[in-house]
Amino acid sequence: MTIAEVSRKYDISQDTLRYYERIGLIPRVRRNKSGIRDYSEEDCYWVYFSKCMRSAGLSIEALIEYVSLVQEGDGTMQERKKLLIEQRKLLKSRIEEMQATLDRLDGKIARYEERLLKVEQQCPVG
Amino acid sequence: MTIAEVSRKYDISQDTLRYYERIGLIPRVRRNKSGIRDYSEEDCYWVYFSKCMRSAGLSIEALIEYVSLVQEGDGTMQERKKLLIEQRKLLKSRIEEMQATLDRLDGKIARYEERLLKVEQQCPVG
DNA sequence: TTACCACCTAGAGTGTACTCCAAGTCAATA
DNA sequence: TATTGACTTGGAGTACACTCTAGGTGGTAA
Repeated sequence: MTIAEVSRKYDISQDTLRYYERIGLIPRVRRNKSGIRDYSEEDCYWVYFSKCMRSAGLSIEALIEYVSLVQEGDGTMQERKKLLIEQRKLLKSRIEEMQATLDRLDGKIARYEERLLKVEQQCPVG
Repeated sequence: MTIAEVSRKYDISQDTLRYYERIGLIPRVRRNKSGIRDYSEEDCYWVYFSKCMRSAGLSIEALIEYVSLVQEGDGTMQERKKLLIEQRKLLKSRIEEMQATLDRLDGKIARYEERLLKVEQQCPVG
């Protein structure tokens, strides 16, 4: 797969794909004889994984660390698992915090509903 | 309340508090005779509200808009409610997306658990 | 009355995460 | 064989959200 195809498929700009590879957020992609990136299925998986994790708010730093552990081989499995558990914990607490904010927002909206209803009752024609 | 107290109370730097006021993310705070900010209870509420909403990922742009509608008075209630509902929707879908990523992460962690268990069984001493 | 400290403002600087650019390569087409 | 277009690289530029700085004011304590 070319970079153009991957870019379209995952809606990530070519520049960002190259940038992610440059900083190690995804492993280095194989080039063909003329130096052009040829994304394998696994490369695509990495692109997708990084996209998900990044948009969920995982730090670039942690993801780079994870990629490099994977590349070091099976000896790092324990460490990788630990890293993922740590990130999972962070993500979970972010979600909980956001859920609490959502609830506040719901409360606020409900209060607007009430107040607007009152205004309506006072001026039934307006 | 002085800016130092508010800064401590909500764990937001004084610079950021001044910045938020400057860009209209919170309404202008009253100054005393010598020009020093004196945060009222309501100001503190705004600081807290902005902090919550910002850390949940609401855009600065939307929050500035909300603040300015509140300052325009009761005539904007309908519009404010609409804005909050819109932001609520965005927040909800972000939470759902993050929840999906959390689930993926759980699956990944579970697979590491399995693989590590297998390795252990193969080398029960190691 | 001078030293100090917390505060003020406007504007410049910074870090992160991209995003763009210049100069060049390669394969395919006119 | 000349042009086109998608790609390459390294490095420069940008946007956002702060964060810091310089120069100044006002109130308090030695």
